[in-house]
Amino acid sequence: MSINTVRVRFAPSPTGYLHIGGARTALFNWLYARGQNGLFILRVEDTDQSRSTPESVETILEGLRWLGLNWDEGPEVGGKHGPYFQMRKLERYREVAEALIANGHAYRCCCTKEELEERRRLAEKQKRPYKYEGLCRDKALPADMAHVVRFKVPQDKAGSVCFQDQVLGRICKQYADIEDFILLRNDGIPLYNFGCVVDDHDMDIGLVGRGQEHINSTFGQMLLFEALGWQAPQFAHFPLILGKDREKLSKRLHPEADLMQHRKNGILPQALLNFIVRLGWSHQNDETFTLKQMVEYFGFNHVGKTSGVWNPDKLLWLNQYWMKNLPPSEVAAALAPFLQEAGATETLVPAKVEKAVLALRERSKTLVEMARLGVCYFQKGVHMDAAAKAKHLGPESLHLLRAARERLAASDFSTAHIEAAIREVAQTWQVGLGKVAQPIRVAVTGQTISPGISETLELLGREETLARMDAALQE
RNA sequence: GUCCCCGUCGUCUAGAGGCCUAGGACGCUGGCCUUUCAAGCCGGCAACACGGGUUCGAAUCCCGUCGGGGACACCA
Repeated sequence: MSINTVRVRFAPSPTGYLHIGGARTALFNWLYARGQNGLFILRVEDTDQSRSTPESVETILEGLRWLGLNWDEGPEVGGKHGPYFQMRKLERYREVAEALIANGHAYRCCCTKEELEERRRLAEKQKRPYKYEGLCRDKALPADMAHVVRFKVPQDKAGSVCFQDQVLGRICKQYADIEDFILLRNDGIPLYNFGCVVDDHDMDIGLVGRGQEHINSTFGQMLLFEALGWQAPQFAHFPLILGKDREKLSKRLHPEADLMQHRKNGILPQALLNFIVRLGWSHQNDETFTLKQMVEYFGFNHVGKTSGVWNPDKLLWLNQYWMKNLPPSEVAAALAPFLQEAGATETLVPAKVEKAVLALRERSKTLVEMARLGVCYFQKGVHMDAAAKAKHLGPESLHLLRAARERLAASDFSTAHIEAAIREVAQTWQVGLGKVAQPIRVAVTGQTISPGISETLELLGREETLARMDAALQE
């Protein structure tokens, strides 16, 4: 591996499903890595013992796989910079913390959690900003007392830390506005701010791309890099994704925050990818991108600075766009499980499912809709909609249906011949095409809505079509 | 409240001082096409938050105001 290969990472914490914002962070990082011929590393930040679960890890990996975002190092694939689970390298964090204490950049803090909570409560009550103020900085600690390790922020009143953000530009914060933050909890487990810095260094990460909610913790991390004499990576902070209520998309308030919910809703991964890449990034006036194009065009210079609102209509539009533009075989493969769920009883022959996709993709926005519309082609018999029957299968149209049945029975059931047969019937009886087509449509699909009539009948096949028409004629 | 970031159509955005009487997309809407429903095609509505500068010239640069969001845990 060359020394200047860019290494970027996605570092989710496994405390639930993969959040849509996390998915976009992963995507941006992945695009950057692939575009630079770099490496994409997956790291699991599982130090929150009370909320992390193995199931969450699995869900997150599954989400990334669904999106097609493969990782070069991390869980399942390993790598030279592991372990890739933070809980598996606690000793390393302790060692770094001790080094910081030894060189005077950190200290063992004597304050108890209760004490601090009380101070916070009091400050709130008196309506003044709460500040930790380095309470225990220079106090000696009883040897057996449980303690946390805190970082010692430089005292220089006028001093400040800055970093050059790849999307936001130069950002600074005064030392006075940063508190002595905690590195290690009293059980020795590192906190995010610390584990993150140690790992980004250990894993030789060159660029950290994450959401803007992390801007403020970046200052503390910069301080840590300095104190440790390590070179800090570059940073890129991405705009947030907001819900319709303009608040940060949260798991609690916004169901659309769950990546896999979209899969259940019948959204194609390609559509989701396309949608989230355009939330905060643009390439001229382009709207649709294949993954390959995203890799080719992506860059932080065109990542926006302003938060974006989730727009379900556009997602649906993109989903239909990709249902129409991806290879039908690919869409068919994605559709099959939805047909199954919708109640298909026939064996799902790929070639036929593909035909169904071709026929239905112009009238459905999701795979769920497509399955609902298409399931009738994969069952025996028909679920007749009462209103449709009343409207189109009355006595005044039965003779047309009968005539069509006769004529169709003599057809070879190619699209062109079906079409010709129906036109012929309409002409013979001197009626509009609709008068003939609509009763047939209802007879064979049970609904007033379907693809073009010849396409529909061809999909259904001669045997099933005639059987359904006969059934309608019998009543 | 303190600190940080941001502010172009309802939404996502193009826009790097003159190419902007501000462009595209979704949505909404009028029409065409049409055997249903769609899809497609053509058209329409709709925005530079406000106030000061700088400049021959500002959506673009500076300052202020207002507005929005984020962070302020022994969560990440």
